[in-house]
Amino acid sequence: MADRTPLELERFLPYRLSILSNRVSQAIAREYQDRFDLSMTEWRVMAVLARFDGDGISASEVAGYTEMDKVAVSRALAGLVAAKRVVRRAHDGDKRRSVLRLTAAGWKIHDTVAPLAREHERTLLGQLDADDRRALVRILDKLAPV
Amino acid sequence: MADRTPLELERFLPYRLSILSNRVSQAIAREYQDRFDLSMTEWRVMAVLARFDGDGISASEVAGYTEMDKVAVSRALAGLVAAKRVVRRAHDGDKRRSVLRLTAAGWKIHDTVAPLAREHERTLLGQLDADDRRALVRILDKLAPV
DNA sequence: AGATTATTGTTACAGTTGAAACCAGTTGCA
DNA sequence: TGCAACTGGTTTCAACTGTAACAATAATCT
Repeated sequence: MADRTPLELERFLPYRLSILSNRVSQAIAREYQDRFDLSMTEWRVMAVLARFDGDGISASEVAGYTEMDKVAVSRALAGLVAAKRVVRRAHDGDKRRSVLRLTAAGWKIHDTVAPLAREHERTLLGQLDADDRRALVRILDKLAPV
Repeated sequence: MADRTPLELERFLPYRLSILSNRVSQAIAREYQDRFDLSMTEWRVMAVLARFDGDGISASEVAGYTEMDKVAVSRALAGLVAAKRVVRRAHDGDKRRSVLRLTAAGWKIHDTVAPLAREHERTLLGQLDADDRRALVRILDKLAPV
């Protein structure tokens, strides 16, 4: 006999994960969009540029750090450069590469958005007790190791 | 002084959640696509139709159960009806409503895909020990209650 | 050196998505 | 009854996304 045990979507883990992730991302993305005219991908690029600011990094390094593909990175960078939040210099020694850095305006956005991002995370974690917070990190480490 | 504590994307929870959810969904979606020419949204609609098969349900009820918006449901249904996996009857008494049911072909797909979905879930949970499995469900209940 | 292969980044195209406008039908209520 | 507000569902438009093709440069190999 055929298996017609109904699949209860609302208890199905991959489904619940995607609902949760979408809700969280949507909420954050909308805020960044409205307040800073900044897409999620642009923000991720900025966060990486801020973090690896040293000598400036290339687009493909950004792609590596963000798990975004190079097309997405290229487009996000085009937007950020147009908005003068990022400058693109040529790499001396390798003319294919660009060397990317936040501008002062870029840093200003970053310094506003980064605490906001942390605040979002705190709000999320605030709904869990200490045990579950630790468990969540452990679970993510196992299911999606970095 | 400005807050330039770098945001470590790979430890940032909303980011990690979206990475995990995307990986899981992508893997499943690709399989459904390749083997059954079925999109994720179409599958979700089918799962709901299977579960609430009684007298047939309407598109907006499907939207309610799946947390998808009505446009997405409308499009998924158009595909499913075109593929003869779902039939659309008129509701007697309310001409706006449609009454949706899986066809025999629809049920056949369902009966193949449902166990596959469960298998995906088992694989995911198989990476966790019993404690973490329970914790994950608890966490989802708190962060994204149904 | 010269030919082949790999890498960086952009562009083009097609498919997907979400928001808003829209149409048809129904409900509420003066 | 008649009109306004609402609901179910589709269409439209613009933005976004992924894949593949591409140009330019660099590295490899003989």
